Amino acid sequence: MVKFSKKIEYSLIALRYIAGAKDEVITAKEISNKYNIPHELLAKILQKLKKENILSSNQGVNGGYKLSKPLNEISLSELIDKIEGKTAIVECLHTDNVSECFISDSCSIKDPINKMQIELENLLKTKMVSDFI
Amino acid sequence: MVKFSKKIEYSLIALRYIAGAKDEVITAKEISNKYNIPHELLAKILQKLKKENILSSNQGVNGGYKLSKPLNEISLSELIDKIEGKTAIVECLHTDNVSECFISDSCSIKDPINKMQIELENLLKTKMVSDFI
DNA sequence: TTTAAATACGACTATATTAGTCCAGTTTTA
DNA sequence: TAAAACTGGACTAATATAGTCGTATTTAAA
Repeated sequence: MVKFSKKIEYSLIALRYIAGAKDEVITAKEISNKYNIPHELLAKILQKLKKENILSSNQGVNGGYKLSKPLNEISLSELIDKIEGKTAIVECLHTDNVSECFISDSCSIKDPINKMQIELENLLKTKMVSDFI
Repeated sequence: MVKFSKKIEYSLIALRYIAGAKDEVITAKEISNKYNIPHELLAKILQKLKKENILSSNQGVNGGYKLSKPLNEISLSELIDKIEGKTAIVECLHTDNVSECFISDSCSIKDPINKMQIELENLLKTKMVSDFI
């Protein structure tokens, strides 16, 4: 329920590892070998991190990834949003289309849960990826 | 990823409703009708809440549920643990059996994630079910 | 200029979790 | 004794997560 997905775990492991390599580029294979992470899956994650401008990459032989910004500038909140897409802690908050919620106007808990969500997000915003090292 | 399950949502809705009824007992049916929650599912949840001593019940005609303690004595943390079972935000923290984790000793993020988990839990501990009303 | 090592991308499958259903009890009151 | 409620377990369905496969593209080096 309040749980990190493998994607987030693998992201943290990879980002930490890449950060430790300073300017060297690091391949997906190196990380997946070292930590027993399925290669194809990790590759997808790194590609996503690249698209989201957290990593930059070189293709071809001797290619690989490096950080495009320091880890203390990436919050856990940002990482989660970018890897998994923005999600709400309850579905009815996920969309403006309130009419889709068949509990709708009799729903009594939306506002307080919304506040809860904001507090959770704020906590995740204060945690930088660099804290996980 | 950081998201309440339907069980938690339904629990909050139900607890709120039951609390509003003061000393009257409330049936699962009444709540499921009012909020369009599947009856069998809600019934299960209320039974669980009873087993966990959050609700008490009377069987038979005119039976139903009532609170066995005030909502400001039930934290969100407690509710989640009791409804869903204690969970860890990453799997490797869930068990002492570290050997099952095939990343194991090369795993670099366990400690910091553990701290994160504690902070999340602390936040959930400060939120009482009564705050969701 | 060809080969090998790497990223890039999309479709697919498998597994796990969550949500919901069904059915057969038991208890209690009118 | 019938109806309204809780009790409990097994089952199915739906969704989300995790992981795989195949193919294309880029690039450095032999």
